[in-house]
Order: sequence, then C-alpha cells, then structure tokens
Amino acid sequence: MSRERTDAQPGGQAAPQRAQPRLRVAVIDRDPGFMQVLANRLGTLGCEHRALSSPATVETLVAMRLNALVLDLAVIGPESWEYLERVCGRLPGLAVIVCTGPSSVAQRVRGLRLGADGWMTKPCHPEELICVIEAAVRRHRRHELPQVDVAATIGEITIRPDLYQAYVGEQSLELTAREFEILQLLAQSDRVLRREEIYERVWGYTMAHGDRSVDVFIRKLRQKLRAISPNWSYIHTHFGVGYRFAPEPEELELDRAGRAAEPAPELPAALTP
Amino acid sequence: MSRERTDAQPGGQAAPQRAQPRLRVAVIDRDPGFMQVLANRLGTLGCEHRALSSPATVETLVAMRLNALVLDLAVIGPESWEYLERVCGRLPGLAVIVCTGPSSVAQRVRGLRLGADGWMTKPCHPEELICVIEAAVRRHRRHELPQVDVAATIGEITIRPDLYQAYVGEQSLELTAREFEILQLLAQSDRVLRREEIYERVWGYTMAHGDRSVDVFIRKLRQKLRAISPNWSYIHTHFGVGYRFAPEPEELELDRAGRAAEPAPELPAALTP
DNA sequence: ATTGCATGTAAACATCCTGTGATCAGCCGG
DNA sequence: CCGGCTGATCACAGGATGTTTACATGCAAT
Repeated sequence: MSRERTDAQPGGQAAPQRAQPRLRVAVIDRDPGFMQVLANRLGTLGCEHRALSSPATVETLVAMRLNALVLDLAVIGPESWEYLERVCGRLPGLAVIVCTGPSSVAQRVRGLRLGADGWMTKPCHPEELICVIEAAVRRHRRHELPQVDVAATIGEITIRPDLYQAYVGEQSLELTAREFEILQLLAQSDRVLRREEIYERVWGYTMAHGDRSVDVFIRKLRQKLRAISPNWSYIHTHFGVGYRFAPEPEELELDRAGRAAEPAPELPAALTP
Repeated sequence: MSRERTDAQPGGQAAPQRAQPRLRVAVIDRDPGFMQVLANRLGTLGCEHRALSSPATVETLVAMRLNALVLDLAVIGPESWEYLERVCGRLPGLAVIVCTGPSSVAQRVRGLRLGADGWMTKPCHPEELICVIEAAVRRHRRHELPQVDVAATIGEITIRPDLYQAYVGEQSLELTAREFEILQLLAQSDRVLRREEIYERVWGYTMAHGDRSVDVFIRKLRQKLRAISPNWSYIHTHFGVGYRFAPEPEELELDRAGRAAEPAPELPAALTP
C-alpha cells in the first residue's frame, strides 16, 4: 500500500507564498560611514542586521541564525583565509559576501573557492552590495524545503506545522521544538536521509564527526510515536546510511518462511525504462 | 532495453561525497579569444560546455538542461533586460552570470534584481569567472541530489538510490550500504572496472596491495543476486583485469561447437535512449 | 600436463554502528 | 534562587558489518 497523505504538496511552487521570515544579516567591518549607510538601507528593507567591528567566533555566528554575512577581510587580519574557510565549512547554508578593498584575481579566486558566495570590491555602492546579498540569499533559500504550512496526515500521525506539533487524532505527541522539526523533515522526504543531512537541515550547520545527537532524537521520537501509536512503525534505520520515514502497520503475522522484507515503495513518477 | 546512466563521475574521492554529474554550462558571447580560453579551462575541469554566439530561446535553454549560463548582454541587444528576466523567471534552478563590458551601478543592480546570480565586468580573468560560476552552482547542487538519483532497472533488478537498496519486483536484495554502493557503481559503468578503481571510488582511498575486500564483496553480491534472480548473471569476471556489470539471461542450452561466448555488447554509440 | 597466479569460497576475527539509559549544562518561568 | 524542562554528551552493550586469513578452484602460459 502506498502512504496516504491528506494534503498533497503543491506540485509547482507558486501558490502558498508564505511571508518569508525577515532576513538576518551581519556585517563585519570598520568603516563607520559605510556601515551607517548600509544599516539604513537594510533597515528600510526590513532586514534584521547587526554590525560587528571584529570577527565573531563561529559559535557566535551559529547562535545568530544568520542568512547572510558581509565580511571585510581587512578586519580579520592575517588569518582571514582560515577564518573564511572555517565559517563557510561550518555554515554551508550561510551566504557569505566578501566586501573588501582592492584585491588581486588570485585573492578573489581563493576566497570564492573557499566558499564565499560573492566578492565586492570597496569602494562600492551600497545598493549594489545589497543586491549581491539578495542574490546570494535567493539561491540559498531556494534549497530550503518548500515549507508547507498545511497539515498532513501520514499513517496515524497528523503533522501541524502551524502548531509546531504532531497529533494522533486529538492527542498531542508533546514533541519539543527540535523533535518536531526532525519529524517534519523526515516526513517530508520520501527517501533515506543521512545523519549529516538531517543535522545540517535542522541545526543549521555542519555536524561534527561522531556527534550522536540525531540518534538520540530519533530515539525520543520513536518512543513518543510508539507510545501513542503502537502497532505502527514510522522511522526505519538504514544501517550505515541513515533514517527513513515511512508509516507501516505492524505485521502481527509472523514470517511465512523467509519473510518477504518490505516491498519497495512504488516509484514517484514513471521513470525507468 | 535502454539503460539510463549518468556520465562517468569525475574521479576524486567517493565515500562521503556523492558522485556528481558533470556541470553543464553554456556561454552566450562573441569574443572568440575569450570563448576559446574559457572553453579550454572548462574542458579541463570536466564541464560540458557549449558556446552560443546569439541568444537562444528559453525552450532551447530548457532542453539543454544546463546548470549555469554565462551571458554577455551586449550580444542580446536592446531587449536584454526582458531576455534576462524571462530566462531567470523560467529557469529558477539555473545559475545565471552576466559577464559583460563596463556598466553602471544602476545596470548591475537591475540585472541582479531581475534574477542574475552574479555579475562580472569584462575584461575579466577566466579563472575568476569560473569561480563565480562554481560559487553560484555550488548551492544549487547541495540539495538537488534526489533529482539526480533516479531509479534504474537493469535486467531484472531495480536500483533505488533514494532507498539505498536494490529490488527484483517488490523483493529487496537486502544489501548492506557498502554492497549497494558497489552494485550501483558497477551498474553505472558500462565497462570493466579494475579492483583498484572500485575500491578507490567506494572506499574513498587507495587500495592496499593484496587487499581482497572487493572480491569478497563481489561474492556477496553475486550470492544475493543469484538467490533472488536465478538464471540471470550480472557480474562478470575479467581475469587479470577486474569486473564488469552486464545483465544476461542464463543460456540454458550450451555450446554449438566452440560456443560463441557472450556476444559483444553493442558499442557505445551515442548511448541513452 | 604442469606450474604459477588469479580468483572463488568460507569462516574466524575485528570493528564499527546503533539503541539505550543516564548524566550534565543551559534556559525560562515562578 | 529554585525547580522543571530541554538539549547535549557520555558510556556501555549487543548486533550488524567489514576485514582478514586460509584453502580450494580455475585460468593461462610454459
């Protein structure tokens, strides 16, 4: 049997233009005039912005939950390349624009290769810089899952993004915020998700090697799911790979001989010859 | 039957990284020298590239299944803005880089607002342009994988990258992660693969001399394949060389005289349906 | 046919992966 | 300030997986 969903996602996007959360931008620079003008303009556009006159630690940047970072390498000093690399490596979802004084082709190439999304040479027009930021963020945003705000029922579980909670009938699963986000992500994907993928999408930055957080949350989810909806299994482990969400009624019936393992869910479209 | 496959993967590591299909880039420009240099460099990087000296229709661009488009507005002429808008609107997944002569801030702002992902001013260094292309494409690719991983059926078995598993009909082969990766790699290649090659692509590093791991896994694969799909043979040994994947119905009846061995698979030709 | 490798097969062994429970630190409202 | 809740991290155990070894078999060249 195929999984039942009450609300199909709108195939093409378009329709549910949900108000996008305001852009969060940080600027690491020291030119007061430039910062002032930029701040004004960003404010007008409705961005939350923050100005820093010295490099922030990666952890700080993570905590700020930014969409974009504008960076003058001159402020960072000699270790600016490592800094850039660290930030881009740890926050793959962050749009990083280097905005700095005159540079050589080699420097620009290096910066972009390390993960920067754009490079503006000072002096530059604030409006143009803002456009570059917007262009970079636009790209990043496209990859966020088309957050569907409509409720969906899968198996016995109803997911209510508007309430940040899941239910079986009237009964709440009492999920915490993070638990809910993981459940929602899994339920939206029809495939095996690797831990790194889950972590990156939910936590917003790259998973450290050996981190078990995802496992622990999966366990909590299973616990709550099992408690409220026994004789269904929802989250399946793919050993050495990751987890996959698929509601399946418990087979009370035992193995007829070699047990046929779970059949392959049918393919989405009519691909394949 | 037509097997669909992607182009050979660019060498490089494998295990943690997923194999990415080659980049497809088109350039609309008229400067022969510039095009030449760019083409060389793109070729070296393993990109498929195509040069156009006049604007292509949106339909044409769609048909080319591009990842990135480099565009000199001067080539388009007066209606370049509408053209840019049309292309960006219709192909939101395409990275568009405008690479054109001197311009005003207002023009660059306009271009970026219309949806361009980057703006390079000519004359520019080809390497820098390429970095900008890569930066623009980078994010698009990050989560685009599910598209690429289409299921393929070869012989009796169906390979489902989204589930990290292979099936015959509804029945799973119960492959482990590594077994699946090897099967997938073999099935994607239409040629004999040396052990070292297999090892390097799947394990991600160089095979130690005398390591038999690949053999052992091939054995396990054959075992599972035979169990679930008898009277087909899939993995063929090339003595002193390596292994080759090719589904072949078992010949029950034997040799007419010297028996013609397996007929040579038709030559590559322009494969694909 | 005989010899030297290359490969197939099977089992023992070592390692890694995951599930689980417990503990600890930070945050917020009372 | 405290208590309750959430999320991070740890240690351990059991099982699944991957690696290595040893021996049997098969191929190719002398």
